[in-house]
Amino acid sequence: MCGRFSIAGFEGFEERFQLKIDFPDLKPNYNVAPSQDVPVILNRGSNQCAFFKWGLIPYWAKDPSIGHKMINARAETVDEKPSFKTCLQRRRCLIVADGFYEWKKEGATKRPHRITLKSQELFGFAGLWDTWKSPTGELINSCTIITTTPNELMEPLHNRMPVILPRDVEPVWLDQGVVDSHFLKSLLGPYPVELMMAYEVSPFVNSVKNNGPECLVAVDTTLF
DNA sequence: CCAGACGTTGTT
DNA sequence: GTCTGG
DNA sequence: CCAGACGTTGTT
DNA sequence: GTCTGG
Repeated sequence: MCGRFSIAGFEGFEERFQLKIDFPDLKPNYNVAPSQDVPVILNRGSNQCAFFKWGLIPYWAKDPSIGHKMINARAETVDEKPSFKTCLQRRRCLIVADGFYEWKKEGATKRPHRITLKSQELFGFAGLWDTWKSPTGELINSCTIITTTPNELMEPLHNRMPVILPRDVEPVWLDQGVVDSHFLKSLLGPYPVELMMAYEVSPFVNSVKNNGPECLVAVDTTLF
């Protein structure tokens, strides 16, 4: 699963994703939680980055609160579920991050860990998006992160992991001409373990009220 | 046909 | 909107 | 994901 | 326990 992530810096963002950011005051977010606006790159060739609410609200929803339950979509069934099926066909996106958090359960306790690329580069989660129209006519854009089975790095931490797309797959995922759901699903595997790293962090990150560089700091487990 | 759901993870 | 369950 | 609330009527 | 909010 993926219920919290980070985008601690936007340095190199435009070069990395070959687009312009029109937001002048981009602040680092060390503790990105569901319901917040997250940076997305859509399959609409807009050459722009947008910010969509994390927690997908299907366009047919009567109540936007459904989005609270839609923060992840299982890769295995994303082509079958009513909430995601048409999104897979037509509304795919990248959700940009530089790390994500998982809580490792040990009996009654949960210890947060941060997972990044070894290169510490920005990356894109495989995502889906939708636009919901409220009764008053207000449009709300939202998105969800696709999950898959864990690789060997993630296995000790959790039984699911978010799909990170290899860089060369990003243009394929964002190609509107691709509609073969079987092919699209084949892109949604675990990221190569040798390119990832993980470390334990402080429970500081547990509360969404805490949003600072402390979220990224490794806990020295040798003290225990 | 209509009504009602539409989700994931993890725990018991 | 679309699928499942009754 | 975790933290925190979980209620109503009526008054300021 | 379960839902909402962030």
